[in-house]
Amino acid sequence: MELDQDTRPHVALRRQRPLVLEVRDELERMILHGDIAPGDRLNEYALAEQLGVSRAPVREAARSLEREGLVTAVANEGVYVRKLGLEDALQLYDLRALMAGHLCAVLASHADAAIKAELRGCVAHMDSLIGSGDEPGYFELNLAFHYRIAEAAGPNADRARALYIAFGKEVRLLRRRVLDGAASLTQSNEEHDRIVAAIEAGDVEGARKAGAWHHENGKKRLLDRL
Amino acid sequence: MELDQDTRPHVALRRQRPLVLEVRDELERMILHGDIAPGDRLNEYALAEQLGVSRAPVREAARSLEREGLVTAVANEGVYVRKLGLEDALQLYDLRALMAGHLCAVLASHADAAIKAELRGCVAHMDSLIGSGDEPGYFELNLAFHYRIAEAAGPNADRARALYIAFGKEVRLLRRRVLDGAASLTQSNEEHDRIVAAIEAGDVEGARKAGAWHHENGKKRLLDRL
DNA sequence: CAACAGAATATTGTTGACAATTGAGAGATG
DNA sequence: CATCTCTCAATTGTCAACAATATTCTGTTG
Repeated sequence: MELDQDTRPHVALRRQRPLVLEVRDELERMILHGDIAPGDRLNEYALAEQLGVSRAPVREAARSLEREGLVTAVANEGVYVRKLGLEDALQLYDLRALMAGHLCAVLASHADAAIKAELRGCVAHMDSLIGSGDEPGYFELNLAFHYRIAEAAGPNADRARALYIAFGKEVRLLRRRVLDGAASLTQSNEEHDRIVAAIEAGDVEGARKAGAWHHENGKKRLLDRL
Repeated sequence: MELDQDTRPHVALRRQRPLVLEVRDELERMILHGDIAPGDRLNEYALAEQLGVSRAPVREAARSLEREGLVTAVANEGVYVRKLGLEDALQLYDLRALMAGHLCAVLASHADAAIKAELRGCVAHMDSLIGSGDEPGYFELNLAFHYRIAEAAGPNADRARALYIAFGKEVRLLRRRVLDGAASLTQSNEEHDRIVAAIEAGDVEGARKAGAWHHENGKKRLLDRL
């Protein structure tokens, strides 16, 4: 009946998704990608013009990002990309480890055979990637592995999962790019193995501990480089 | 030079605090106080008129509340006061317990004599309130006790503290008002004692466990009443 | 009478304009 | 020459109007 979806009056209006969400995602991408550096102010007018929208969506998106911890707003002055100090990063590592442990625990409490096998296969696959020296492949699968755990924890942990993901984004605001430096891949995957073993055994507290421990090592590695 | 600060054109403009923060706090109060019931839609126009402001601040405030979990926004439809199901409440209890444990652990790792004495005094005072049968007084001091722990955990836990407080607000959205039903005051204060004892001893993991356990009992009590 | 189509209404999405505040630079003054 | 004040430009805060979408009501049709 209508093929003219692209001929609407306003260029940016052919999406059904609210503009504010588009802007939010784009701003988040810009911040995480480094297009806007930590400490910089977000100029509403400039951003609005750059994105081809009005200032209101930009303001709302900023408000949204504020609650996420990516920016901080100062009255009558503007919103700034959050500058993450070392202390902040350490806090985030702690909380992220806490969430990871919780997700592992929840999953361990109701994991079925399918997810157990999938995770087990993941670990085996990562082992083979280590053997072939494929570091990038390892990191990618490592990410997918943890994301899969978070996902498989199910709807009863979606809040924890959201926080886990948000903390992961936020920690990237740390100025120093010493994050995720290559630890011992072998050791890392041994920790994965311990996580999966606890999940397979239905050992809730063991899974929590293993998951948290694995993530706390990121913090330790960061501290070692100071 | 000017004493006419109160004769400005717009009635609501004589505050230096951004209007959006005022609106945000007022909306939060309304929601938490029950003036707007869970599941209700927030009518931007009506709220704006009621608060004597324009719709823009209301929209921004809603966006802010969304990230806090008090409301959920649906595209082209509006924002609704979040309706908390039992599963959501249980999740919140878990996460809140996790945060409480973390706060206790952090405090235990660097508590000085002053805060130890203060908390110890708190517990003793609550004991005396139990003895005199002053339940309201107990609940009030109980709240202050936990808030004091969160505060004393210091700046290295301010993120965890913020989450702890936010979860506390959010859980109040639960429809059924079975929250904080009177458990055994004696048992509750015994748990307080265990928390303080671990903090006094500098037992980080013990404090975490005691703090988490105490909060998990709220969840258990909720489940018992079904 | 049930069900569907269409107009009327209510509400959200977005915009551009105006008011108020902040910050910077020019000019005066010690 | 340093410093202070005043003015001006840049930016945020707020608003009211318009556009688009969802919802409700009504009349028609089977």
